Amino acid sequence: MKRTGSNFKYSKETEELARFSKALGHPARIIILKHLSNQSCCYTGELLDVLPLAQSTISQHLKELKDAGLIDGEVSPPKIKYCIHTENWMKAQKLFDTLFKEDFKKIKCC
Amino acid sequence: MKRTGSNFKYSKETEELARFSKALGHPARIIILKHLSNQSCCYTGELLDVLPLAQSTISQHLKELKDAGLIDGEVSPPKIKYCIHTENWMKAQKLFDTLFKEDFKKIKCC
DNA sequence: ATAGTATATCGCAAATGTACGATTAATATT
DNA sequence: AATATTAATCGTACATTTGCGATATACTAT
Repeated sequence: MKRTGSNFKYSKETEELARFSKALGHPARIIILKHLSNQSCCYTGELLDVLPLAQSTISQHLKELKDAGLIDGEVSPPKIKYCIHTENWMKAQKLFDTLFKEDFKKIKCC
Repeated sequence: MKRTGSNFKYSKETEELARFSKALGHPARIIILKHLSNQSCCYTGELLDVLPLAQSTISQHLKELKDAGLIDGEVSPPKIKYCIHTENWMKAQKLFDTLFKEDFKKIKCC
Protein backbone atom coordinates (compact mmCIF):
# COMPACT_ATOMS: atom_id res chain seq x y z
CA MET A 1 0.00 0.00 0.00
CA LYS A 2 1.53 3.23 -1.05
CA ARG A 3 -1.20 5.83 -0.83
CA THR A 4 0.87 8.58 -2.31
CA GLY A 5 2.16 10.96 0.23
CA SER A 6 -1.30 11.88 1.45
CA ASN A 7 -1.56 10.79 5.03
CA PHE A 8 -4.92 9.26 4.54
CA LYS A 9 -5.99 6.68 7.05
CA TYR A 10 -8.69 4.11 6.79
CA SER A 11 -10.80 3.78 9.88
CA LYS A 12 -9.75 1.17 12.37
CA GLU A 13 -12.88 -0.80 11.70
CA THR A 14 -12.35 -0.80 8.00
CA GLU A 15 -8.77 -1.93 8.39
CA GLU A 16 -9.85 -4.64 10.74
CA LEU A 17 -12.59 -5.96 8.56
CA ALA A 18 -10.20 -6.01 5.63
CA ARG A 19 -7.66 -7.87 7.70
CA PHE A 20 -10.16 -10.53 8.72
CA SER A 21 -11.46 -10.82 5.20
CA LYS A 22 -8.03 -11.23 3.78
CA ALA A 23 -7.33 -14.02 6.21
CA LEU A 24 -10.51 -15.75 5.07
CA GLY A 25 -9.52 -15.20 1.47
CA HIS A 26 -8.07 -18.60 0.81
CA PRO A 27 -10.00 -21.88 0.71
CA ALA A 28 -7.38 -23.70 2.75
CA ARG A 29 -7.78 -21.25 5.58
CA ILE A 30 -11.53 -21.57 5.55
CA ILE A 31 -11.17 -25.32 5.79
CA ILE A 32 -8.82 -24.89 8.70
CA LEU A 33 -11.28 -22.70 10.54
CA LYS A 34 -14.16 -25.07 9.89
CA HIS A 35 -12.05 -27.94 11.04
CA LEU A 36 -11.05 -26.16 14.21
CA SER A 37 -14.66 -25.68 15.06
CA ASN A 38 -15.89 -29.14 14.16
CA GLN A 39 -13.33 -30.88 16.24
CA SER A 40 -14.79 -29.10 19.23
CA CYS A 41 -12.26 -26.32 18.90
CA CYS A 42 -8.65 -26.89 19.77
CA TYR A 43 -6.70 -28.88 17.31
CA THR A 44 -3.77 -29.19 15.01
CA GLY A 45 -1.81 -31.26 12.49
CA GLU A 46 -4.24 -33.79 11.12
CA LEU A 47 -4.86 -30.88 8.86
CA LEU A 48 -2.31 -32.73 6.81
CA ASP A 49 -4.97 -35.33 6.10
CA VAL A 50 -7.58 -32.75 5.39
CA LEU A 51 -5.65 -30.49 3.07
CA PRO A 52 -3.62 -31.38 -0.01
CA LEU A 53 -0.76 -29.21 1.07
CA ALA A 54 2.73 -29.63 2.42
CA GLN A 55 3.26 -29.34 6.15
CA SER A 56 5.22 -26.16 5.73
CA THR A 57 2.49 -24.59 3.67
CA ILE A 58 -0.15 -25.43 6.23
CA SER A 59 2.05 -24.00 8.92
CA GLN A 60 2.21 -20.83 6.91
CA HIS A 61 -1.55 -20.62 6.62
CA LEU A 62 -1.86 -21.14 10.35
CA LYS A 63 0.54 -18.30 10.87
CA GLU A 64 -1.54 -16.03 8.73
CA LEU A 65 -4.67 -16.89 10.64
CA LYS A 66 -2.83 -16.25 13.84
CA ASP A 67 -1.44 -12.94 12.60
CA ALA A 68 -4.92 -11.90 11.63
CA GLY A 69 -6.00 -12.75 15.15
CA LEU A 70 -8.52 -15.39 14.19
CA ILE A 71 -6.82 -18.28 15.90
CA ASP A 72 -4.59 -18.86 18.82
CA GLY A 73 -1.96 -21.51 19.39
CA GLU A 74 -1.04 -23.04 22.69
CA VAL A 75 2.01 -25.17 23.04
CA SER A 76 1.19 -28.54 24.42
CA PRO A 77 4.29 -30.51 23.58
CA PRO A 78 5.04 -32.09 21.34
CA LYS A 79 1.96 -30.81 19.60
CA ILE A 80 0.43 -27.43 19.35
CA LYS A 81 -3.20 -26.83 20.03
CA TYR A 82 -4.88 -24.30 17.85
CA CYS A 83 -8.15 -22.76 18.76
CA ILE A 84 -10.34 -20.10 17.38
CA HIS A 85 -9.64 -16.82 19.08
CA THR A 86 -13.05 -16.33 20.57
CA GLU A 87 -12.84 -12.64 21.23
CA ASN A 88 -11.64 -11.68 17.79
CA TRP A 89 -13.88 -14.20 16.16
CA MET A 90 -16.83 -12.48 17.75
CA LYS A 91 -15.48 -9.16 16.68
CA ALA A 92 -15.19 -10.39 13.12
CA GLN A 93 -18.69 -11.75 13.23
CA LYS A 94 -19.96 -8.41 14.35
CA LEU A 95 -18.04 -6.50 11.71
CA PHE A 96 -19.36 -8.66 8.90
CA ASP A 97 -22.80 -8.47 10.32
CA THR A 98 -22.68 -4.71 10.38
CA LEU A 99 -21.37 -4.50 6.86
CA PHE A 100 -24.14 -6.62 5.49
CA LYS A 101 -26.85 -5.03 7.53
CA GLU A 102 -25.73 -1.55 6.61
CA ASP A 103 -25.69 -2.37 3.00
CA PHE A 104 -29.08 -3.90 3.11
CA LYS A 105 -30.81 -0.80 4.32
CA LYS A 106 -30.92 0.71 0.89
CA ILE A 107 -30.40 -2.10 -1.49
CA LYS A 108 -32.63 -2.81 -4.44
CA CYS A 109 -32.70 0.22 -6.62
CA CYS A 110 -31.38 -0.09 -10.14
CA MET B 1 -2.41 -22.43 -6.61
CA LYS B 2 -0.54 -25.55 -7.42
CA ARG B 3 -1.89 -28.29 -5.18
CA THR B 4 0.62 -30.84 -6.29
CA GLY B 5 -0.75 -33.20 -8.81
CA SER B 6 -3.46 -34.45 -6.52
CA ASN B 7 -6.77 -33.56 -8.05
CA PHE B 8 -8.15 -32.27 -4.81
CA LYS B 9 -11.05 -29.89 -5.06
CA TYR B 10 -12.37 -27.53 -2.46
CA SER B 11 -16.13 -27.51 -2.19
CA LYS B 12 -17.96 -24.95 -4.22
CA GLU B 13 -19.09 -23.19 -1.08
CA THR B 14 -15.61 -22.98 0.31
CA GLU B 15 -14.27 -21.60 -2.94
CA GLU B 16 -17.06 -19.09 -3.07
CA LEU B 17 -16.62 -17.89 0.46
CA ALA B 18 -12.90 -17.52 -0.15
CA ARG B 19 -13.60 -15.55 -3.30
CA PHE B 20 -15.93 -13.15 -1.52
CA SER B 21 -13.55 -12.81 1.39
CA LYS B 22 -10.66 -12.03 -0.85
CA ALA B 23 -12.66 -9.33 -2.54
CA LEU B 24 -13.38 -7.82 0.86
CA GLY B 25 -9.74 -8.14 1.79
CA HIS B 26 -8.72 -4.58 1.03
CA PRO B 27 -9.84 -1.48 2.89
CA ALA B 28 -10.44 0.46 -0.30
CA ARG B 29 -12.90 -2.13 -1.49
CA ILE B 30 -14.75 -2.12 1.78
CA ILE B 31 -15.07 1.64 1.53
CA ILE B 32 -16.38 1.26 -1.98
CA LEU B 33 -19.03 -1.18 -0.88
CA LYS B 34 -20.07 0.97 2.04
CA HIS B 35 -20.23 3.96 -0.22
CA LEU B 36 -22.33 2.14 -2.77
CA SER B 37 -24.82 1.35 -0.09
CA ASN B 38 -24.91 4.71 1.62
CA GLN B 39 -25.58 6.60 -1.56
CA SER B 40 -28.77 4.61 -1.86
CA CYS B 41 -27.02 2.05 -3.99
CA CYS B 42 -26.03 2.85 -7.51
CA TYR B 43 -23.10 5.13 -7.89
CA THR B 44 -19.70 5.76 -9.28
CA GLY B 45 -16.66 7.99 -9.64
CA GLU B 46 -16.86 10.40 -6.72
CA LEU B 47 -15.00 7.55 -5.20
CA LEU B 48 -12.11 9.68 -6.30
CA ASP B 49 -13.02 12.08 -3.53
CA VAL B 50 -13.49 9.33 -1.03
CA LEU B 51 -10.36 7.34 -1.64
CA PRO B 52 -6.74 8.49 -1.79
CA LEU B 53 -6.10 6.53 -4.93
CA ALA B 54 -5.57 7.17 -8.60
CA GLN B 55 -8.50 6.78 -10.91
CA SER B 56 -6.94 3.77 -12.57
CA THR B 57 -6.40 2.08 -9.25
CA ILE B 58 -9.99 2.60 -8.23
CA SER B 59 -11.12 1.25 -11.54
CA GLN B 60 -9.06 -1.83 -10.82
CA HIS B 61 -10.67 -2.32 -7.43
CA LEU B 62 -14.08 -1.98 -9.01
CA LYS B 63 -13.14 -4.63 -11.50
CA GLU B 64 -12.15 -6.97 -8.73
CA LEU B 65 -15.40 -6.44 -6.92
CA LYS B 66 -17.21 -7.08 -10.17
CA ASP B 67 -15.19 -10.20 -10.89
CA ALA B 68 -15.98 -11.50 -7.44
CA GLY B 69 -19.63 -10.89 -8.24
CA LEU B 70 -20.25 -8.42 -5.45
CA ILE B 71 -21.12 -5.47 -7.64
CA ASP B 72 -22.59 -4.84 -11.00
CA GLY B 73 -21.97 -2.03 -13.44
CA GLU B 74 -24.49 -0.58 -15.80
CA VAL B 75 -23.45 1.80 -18.50
CA SER B 76 -25.33 5.05 -18.28
CA PRO B 77 -23.25 7.32 -20.46
CA PRO B 78 -21.12 9.11 -19.93
CA LYS B 79 -20.93 7.57 -16.48
CA ILE B 80 -21.21 4.08 -15.22
CA LYS B 81 -23.54 3.16 -12.44
CA TYR B 82 -22.29 0.59 -10.02
CA CYS B 83 -24.59 -1.26 -7.70
CA ILE B 84 -24.27 -4.01 -5.23
CA HIS B 85 -25.14 -7.30 -6.86
CA THR B 86 -28.08 -8.13 -4.68
CA GLU B 87 -28.27 -11.82 -5.36
CA ASN B 88 -24.61 -12.52 -4.72
CA TRP B 89 -24.51 -10.13 -1.85
CA MET B 90 -27.21 -12.13 -0.17
CA LYS B 91 -25.35 -15.29 -0.96
CA ALA B 92 -22.21 -13.88 0.63
CA GLN B 93 -24.15 -12.81 3.66
CA LYS B 94 -25.50 -16.29 4.04
CA LEU B 95 -22.10 -17.92 3.62
CA PHE B 96 -20.50 -15.74 6.27
CA ASP B 97 -23.44 -16.27 8.53
CA THR B 98 -23.13 -20.02 8.22
CA LEU B 99 -19.41 -19.95 8.84
CA PHE B 100 -19.76 -18.00 12.03
CA LYS B 101 -22.75 -19.88 13.28
CA GLU B 102 -21.13 -23.22 12.60
CA ASP B 103 -18.07 -22.22 14.43
CA PHE B 104 -19.97 -20.96 17.36
CA LYS B 105 -21.62 -24.23 18.13
CA LYS B 106 -18.58 -25.52 19.87
CA ILE B 107 -16.52 -22.57 20.73
CA LYS B 108 -15.15 -21.87 24.17
CA CYS B 109 -13.03 -24.75 25.20
CA CYS B 110 -9.38 -24.14 25.84
C1' DA C 1 -15.83 17.24 -36.89
C1' DT C 2 -13.86 18.73 -32.25
C1' DA C 3 -13.48 18.92 -27.64
C1' DG C 4 -14.73 17.33 -23.21
C1' DT C 5 -16.01 13.92 -19.67
C1' DA C 6 -15.95 9.44 -17.48
C1' DT C 7 -13.86 5.01 -17.34
C1' DA C 8 -11.27 1.20 -18.73
C1' DT C 9 -7.04 -0.78 -20.06
C1' DC C 10 -1.94 -1.12 -20.75
C1' DG C 11 2.69 -1.40 -19.17
C1' DC C 12 5.44 -1.20 -15.56
C1' DA C 13 7.52 -1.54 -10.69
C1' DA C 14 7.35 -3.04 -6.15
C1' DA C 15 5.28 -5.71 -2.63
C1' DT C 16 2.82 -9.76 -1.11
C1' DG C 17 1.11 -14.40 -1.36
C1' DT C 18 1.40 -19.35 -2.25
C1' DA C 19 3.80 -23.43 -2.42
C1' DC C 20 7.60 -26.56 -1.88
C1' DG C 21 11.63 -29.19 0.21
C1' DA C 22 15.19 -28.87 3.58
C1' DT C 23 16.51 -27.51 7.94
C1' DT C 24 16.01 -26.30 12.69
C1' DA C 25 13.93 -26.33 17.34
C1' DA C 26 11.58 -28.27 21.14
C1' DT C 27 10.12 -31.92 23.66
C1' DA C 28 9.16 -37.07 24.79
C1' DT C 29 10.56 -41.58 24.83
C1' DT C 30 13.87 -45.07 24.87
C1' DA D 1 22.76 -39.42 25.16
C1' DA D 2 20.10 -40.96 20.90
C1' DT D 3 15.96 -41.16 18.46
C1' DA D 4 11.41 -39.92 17.13
C1' DT D 5 7.66 -36.67 16.70
C1' DT D 6 5.61 -32.29 15.82
C1' DA D 7 5.76 -28.03 14.02
C1' DA D 8 8.16 -23.62 12.79
C1' DT D 9 11.29 -21.36 9.84
C1' DC D 10 14.46 -20.65 5.84
C1' DG D 11 15.42 -20.24 1.06
C1' DT D 12 13.60 -20.33 -3.28
C1' DA D 13 10.48 -20.01 -7.31
C1' DC D 14 6.63 -18.32 -9.34
C1' DA D 15 2.03 -15.92 -9.38
C1' DT D 16 -0.84 -12.36 -7.90
C1' DT D 17 -1.90 -7.83 -6.03
C1' DT D 18 -1.43 -3.07 -5.61
C1' DG D 19 -0.29 1.12 -7.31
C1' DC D 20 0.88 4.61 -10.77
C1' DG D 21 0.90 7.38 -15.19
C1' DA D 22 -0.19 7.19 -19.90
C1' DT D 23 -3.18 5.91 -23.30
C1' DA D 24 -7.41 4.23 -25.39
C1' DT D 25 -12.49 4.03 -25.67
C1' DA D 26 -17.12 5.60 -25.63
C1' DC D 27 -20.25 8.75 -25.55
C1' DT D 28 -22.01 14.13 -25.15
C1' DA D 29 -22.07 18.54 -26.25
C1' DT D 30 -20.54 22.16 -29.02
